[in-house]
Amino acid sequence: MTQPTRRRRVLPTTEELRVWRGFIETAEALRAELGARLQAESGLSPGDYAVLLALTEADGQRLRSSQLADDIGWERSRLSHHLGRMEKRGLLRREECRTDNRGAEVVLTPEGDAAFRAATVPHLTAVRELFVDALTPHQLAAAGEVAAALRANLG
Amino acid sequence: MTQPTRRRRVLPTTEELRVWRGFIETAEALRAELGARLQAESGLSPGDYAVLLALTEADGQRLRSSQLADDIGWERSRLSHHLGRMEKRGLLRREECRTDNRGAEVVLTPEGDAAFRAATVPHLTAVRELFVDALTPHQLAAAGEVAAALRANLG
DNA sequence: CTCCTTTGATTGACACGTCAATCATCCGCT
DNA sequence: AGCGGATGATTGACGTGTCAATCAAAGGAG
Repeated sequence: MTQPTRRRRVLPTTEELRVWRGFIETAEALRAELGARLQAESGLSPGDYAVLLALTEADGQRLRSSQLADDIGWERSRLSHHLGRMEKRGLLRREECRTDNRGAEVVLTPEGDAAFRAATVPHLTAVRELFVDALTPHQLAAAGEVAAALRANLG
Repeated sequence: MTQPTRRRRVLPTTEELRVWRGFIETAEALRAELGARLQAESGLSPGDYAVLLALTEADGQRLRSSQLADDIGWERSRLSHHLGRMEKRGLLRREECRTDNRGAEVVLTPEGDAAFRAATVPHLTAVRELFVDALTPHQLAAAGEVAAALRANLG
């Protein structure tokens, strides 16, 4: 006869859904709060920060556009749009590449360098306050494990 | 004398930053994958889904605009823009409110109802596959705890 | 009843993201 | 040399999100 549990594991239980929603909404709230603080403290968006970080660490503070995209895991189109906005604000410059006429090199300007320097410490402090300090060492380890398991499952 | 540990707890350690990045990037990847599957399977964005869910559960499948915004935790401006796009696609209709001439009522159309019905099971199945099934029961509980701790800390 | 503030909702401007199309250059192959 | 596909990068269209401005209707104080 048909068991009342025949659909077991097909759909999440109410409790599983509750955890799911809590997890994803919390992560989103965290991202938003970090972004808002970064913006307020330094005038940089999270995207700006990622770009400036990669450029700061690069040799000569310059990178080929596609290398930069790889470094921060963005699609080239997204990067191109973002670089346009950042260039307009004077945070970086785009130069033609001597070794490949198709290529573009992205160069950090002094303004971009200064903005990133000013942003770093407050940003890392916010990460500590909003994430690290909120968790016990045990919870922090668990968070790492959970993230690893989810990533492995994503393939 | 100045201790080498005088800055202890001011900035996160490398390991703490690694966990932080893993956590936030995994959550983002999860959100993106869920959204992509929802879009592919039903033609609905996560935003569409949230709006349709609230309307489906509402009395008479209709809600005041601001009540809808509260239900799903959106700013009214965001909702207004989104409703405009959904209305253009025939998923819902906006009517004037009889009891308050400023107000607007949002009404689910048959098309919107059908789209939501078609989306529900595949979406919940994806949540199970990408989140619930990726974690052991112990990890699932830990994820809930971690999210609760972070939320409490956000205030 | 007449102000005046509050409330419900929309709008416009702009930042951000994705997708598909475009375009020039590079490079391997004949 | 020259053809043709791969590569580097940009662009345009559009969905999405935030912020500030707008605007009409509602509602309380005098």
